[in-house]
Amino acid sequence: MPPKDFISALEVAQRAGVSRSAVSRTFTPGASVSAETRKKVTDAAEALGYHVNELARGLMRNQSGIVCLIVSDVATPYRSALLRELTGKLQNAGKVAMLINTDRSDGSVDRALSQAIRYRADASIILSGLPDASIVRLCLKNGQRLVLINRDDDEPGPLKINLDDFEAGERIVTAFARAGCKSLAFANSDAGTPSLMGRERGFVAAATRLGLEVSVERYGWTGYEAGRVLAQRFLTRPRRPDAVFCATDLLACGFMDAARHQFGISVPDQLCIAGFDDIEQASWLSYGLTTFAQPVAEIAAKAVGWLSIDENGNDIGSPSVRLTAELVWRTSIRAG
Amino acid sequence: MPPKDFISALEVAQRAGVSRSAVSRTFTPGASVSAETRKKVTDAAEALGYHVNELARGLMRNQSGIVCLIVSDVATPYRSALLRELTGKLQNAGKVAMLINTDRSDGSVDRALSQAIRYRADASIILSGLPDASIVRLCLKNGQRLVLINRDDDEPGPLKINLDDFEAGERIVTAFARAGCKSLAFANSDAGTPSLMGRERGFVAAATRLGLEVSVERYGWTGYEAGRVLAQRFLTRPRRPDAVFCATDLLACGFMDAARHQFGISVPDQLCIAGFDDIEQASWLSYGLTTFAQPVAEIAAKAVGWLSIDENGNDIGSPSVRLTAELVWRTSIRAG
DNA sequence: CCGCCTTTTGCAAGCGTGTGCAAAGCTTGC
DNA sequence: GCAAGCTTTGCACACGCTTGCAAAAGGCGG
Repeated sequence: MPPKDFISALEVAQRAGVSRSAVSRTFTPGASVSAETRKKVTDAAEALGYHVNELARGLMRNQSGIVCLIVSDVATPYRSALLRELTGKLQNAGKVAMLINTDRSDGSVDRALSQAIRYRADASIILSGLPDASIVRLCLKNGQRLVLINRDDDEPGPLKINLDDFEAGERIVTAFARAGCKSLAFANSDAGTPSLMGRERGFVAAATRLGLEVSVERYGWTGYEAGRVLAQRFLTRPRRPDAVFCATDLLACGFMDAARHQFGISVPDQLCIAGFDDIEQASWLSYGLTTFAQPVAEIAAKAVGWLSIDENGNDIGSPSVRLTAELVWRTSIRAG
Repeated sequence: MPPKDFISALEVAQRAGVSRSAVSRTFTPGASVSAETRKKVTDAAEALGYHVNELARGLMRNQSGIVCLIVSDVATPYRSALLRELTGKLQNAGKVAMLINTDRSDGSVDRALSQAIRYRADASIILSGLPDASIVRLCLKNGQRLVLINRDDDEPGPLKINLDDFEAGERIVTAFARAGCKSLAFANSDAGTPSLMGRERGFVAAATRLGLEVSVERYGWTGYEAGRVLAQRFLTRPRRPDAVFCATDLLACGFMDAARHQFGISVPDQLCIAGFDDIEQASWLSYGLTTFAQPVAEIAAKAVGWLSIDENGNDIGSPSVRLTAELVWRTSIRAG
């Protein structure tokens, strides 16, 4: 198969009987073409099956319309939901999403960003991990926008989108207290990301402020299996907690399943559980998990919106957006 | 922010004191450069923060290293798992994934493919929907590889990866029969894709062959909510089925939850349930769903492998791969 | 009909890279 | 020491597109 068969603007121009620039202008929004030539061109293009070569266009303009999404654990419910929102909104904004998977190894994010540079991406949106400061500066120097979602970093330049994790941790304590819970637990992963730690700190702070017993366990990554292990740890203690806040819905599902099916504990009668993320499974009948909803649509809107503003503009500073996670009440916490 | 700051090969060449071609060759695998010049070049590149412009490279070679993944409902467990495998394997193969979201509207896939052409993608992998024959031909004519996963199409050219859906439908009938079930049900969505219909046909065929009562319902898309609705339909009948095969794990989860929590039916004692996909939730304690596993890793391997073979080769025909979905036994079907 | 202004058109110069070709440098065998 | 062979290097062109610039065309009032 000879990859020479692509139709170029020149061929369209010849068939349409116009100059090559006319073809170019026809496909460039805002360029000056008469209705008549435009029609001739589009007809010829249609007939020949012409498609603008974005590579060449990007080469000229020095930006490609590509936005890189840098993410690990794509198959996770929360991540994939965010991905859905981001890709959708990017498409609406006329951008195209390049998906780069990272693992937890060092330099993984840096390699992803370097790929973003090679493809002259307009922007990169980082959902997991944290890049090295030097490559961040390189991106910014080349006019590449950067968005960090749920990861804190002091490096100025990127847009930082975060939630009120600390306050959420505080709020769920009052919910537990109102349900009459006395012995609180926080089930965390030991990933140690700022958002997870923020929830933990807020939770512990509010609990001690109210004089409630509180203890913390951290284990593994934020998945279902880790939730089961954490349940094992908490529920085999001599004195069991009667309320547990899981840093993540996946942890909460694992925790709840272990509590019910391995320990025969009834939720919420003997144990109240709350999670964070509001993944789809949280609303399934088997769980009915009371949880904080990640405002994924809003996050995506902020991220994509920020890519469009001030397109040819000056330094716009280092903005930072803070969204609030609303508590969604279901049935895993007793009524007050 | 002036987007003019990108370092070009020329600048690297000047700093390294070599010709620009030397720089080019240094970053082109298999080109002839002495170790000495290579070192000079890489040092200079490192110091300057040079990154090859893949746009320009793609323009020359007329292929970009980009592979488009065309998919709807990314946030669905099975889809996102497949996506994880595909992106991972693509990266290992030195390709880069471009994610294009489609909706169910007409022409959505065609628009995606046209974008693939504009970016001179090496290949497109289609996970949902079916493209128009004319644009398929256009892709193929331009040397763009095409992979169709779980969608049947007679158009020659693309690689088609399918499962033994029909046989799976048959096999689960024998499992139900061995469990002593007499009245069989198939819960399908009315999406009507070939894979879903294949499972249905196999199921019905085997059931009637064994002289077992069998009935089919179709509703909505293949999601959790549809499963609940289908349960409603089947379980309010005067004569309830004692075994149901759901076309999808999500349907099965919804079905099982409704059966247990709304109808107080015990699974598997009063009702055996099986699903298809083996999403992560199928293994969760609350479900323990017996189901057919989509061989996602194998699917991705076949798809990506096919992109690499015969890179500069001739017409390779219209190959087709058929994989088998293994039945994963859990606890939603009674022991034989 | 002419001068003036606005819109449209064509020309040509790039954008950053890969690569064929020929010259130059180096190695090897006799 | 020299011819023959191989490796390395530089030159220059091509890839398909955008866009500034100037020429051409069209509109309009006097």
